[in-house]
Amino acid sequence: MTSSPPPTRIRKPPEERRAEIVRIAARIALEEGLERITLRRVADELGVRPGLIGHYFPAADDLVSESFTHAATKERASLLPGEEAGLAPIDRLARFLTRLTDGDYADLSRLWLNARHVSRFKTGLRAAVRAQEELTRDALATLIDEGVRRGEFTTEDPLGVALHILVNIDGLGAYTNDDVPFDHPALRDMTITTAERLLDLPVGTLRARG
Amino acid sequence: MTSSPPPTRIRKPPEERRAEIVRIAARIALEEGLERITLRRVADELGVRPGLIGHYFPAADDLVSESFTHAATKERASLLPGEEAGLAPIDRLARFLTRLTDGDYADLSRLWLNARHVSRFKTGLRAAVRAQEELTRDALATLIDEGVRRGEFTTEDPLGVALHILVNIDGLGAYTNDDVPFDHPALRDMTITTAERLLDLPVGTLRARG
DNA sequence: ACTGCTATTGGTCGCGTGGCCAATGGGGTA
DNA sequence: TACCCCATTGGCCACGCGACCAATAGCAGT
Repeated sequence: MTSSPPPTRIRKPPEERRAEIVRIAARIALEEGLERITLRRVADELGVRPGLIGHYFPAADDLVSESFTHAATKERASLLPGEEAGLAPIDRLARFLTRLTDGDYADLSRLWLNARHVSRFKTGLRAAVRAQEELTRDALATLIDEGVRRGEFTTEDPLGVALHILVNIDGLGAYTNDDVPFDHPALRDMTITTAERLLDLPVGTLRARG
Repeated sequence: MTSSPPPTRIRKPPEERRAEIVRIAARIALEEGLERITLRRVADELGVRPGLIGHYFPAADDLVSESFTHAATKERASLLPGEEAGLAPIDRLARFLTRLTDGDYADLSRLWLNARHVSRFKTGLRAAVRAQEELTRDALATLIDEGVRRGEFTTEDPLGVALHILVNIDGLGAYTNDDVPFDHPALRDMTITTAERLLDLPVGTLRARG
């Protein structure tokens, strides 16, 4: 029998508390799914009472949307950094694709699958997904366009290539919940080889630079 | 005020009733999503009491899995018929891809997206999804292999081509819940042009035969 | 016509959810 | 030091869910 902790009441500035809530909720979304974001659950993890979460998010769905946006934004910044990284487009693309292929981004794929399905029922989340798709699409298209201007890539339709790559990524991501993933060489490097073909790069270039 | 209908109790042979339940549940899954399959909901549509559904499906999750299997099987039979259709492999492939691209198969894409996400939480559904994936994969690979043997297609890796096509289909399917679908020529015919390229078919062949 | 099996009913239970609201008290401000 | 705003609490409500069970009645076989 543990003694109940003293009901210390900690009062925080609203923006700080709000950010804290979103951060926790985003973690839950990534690890366990958007449907696990619950007033009570978030409150428990934060050591506050459920009512407080409701105070900051009178509509629980808004917390879900915002959490998704938060998680997706953070992960995108990590996977697909802008020019500030000081890397050439071809290297940024290589990093992006190899990390996505090899690295442990199963949680991220799961989150996108999750959000894309749940957005069927929640209009707010639907808008958030749409916004994140747009940002990712634009970032990738811009990266490719930049590479073309530098002479690293060759294509007449940077946006088309970006879309093609993203379809491959999302298609492979659809299988992340399989307990025994189907293995085949064609699947393993699909996004990388697709990118190399569409950008007129010698086979192996991207993996070598990743 | 409508008078309550006479409580006529209709007793049906178990297999018939069971089939009826699965059929209704599959329709709900296709139209509104797997999470809308509820003992009460199915009972309402069938004009029976919720307890009866529980009688046939002591674990509600089993009804969900079975409904998915039912819906997926039916749709596959329609989209990807076997040799009994009397069509050449190239024509069967053309029909499959054009129908999937143009036709109204949004419900089916949504169902797969739905099932792939929900299978994260339900082991029974996960197994069902896996089984259906395997059936579809094998059907498509067999179709391609047959086409290769007849000289209609050219590839050294029929299964790899099937996987590639399926990744494209599933990737595009991930966007079915977007309210304003992003439009771009690269997306429009992606599966068809991919198939033509991988099978060494002249551009336009498949669409012409669809 | 009777009987037995079981499909079907009707009701109850506990759980987790989001939403709502009056009371409380922390902490910056006058 | 006293005050007051509002972040925070505690408690409640209605809802929809799956599970469970004893009672009822359709219908096939005798």
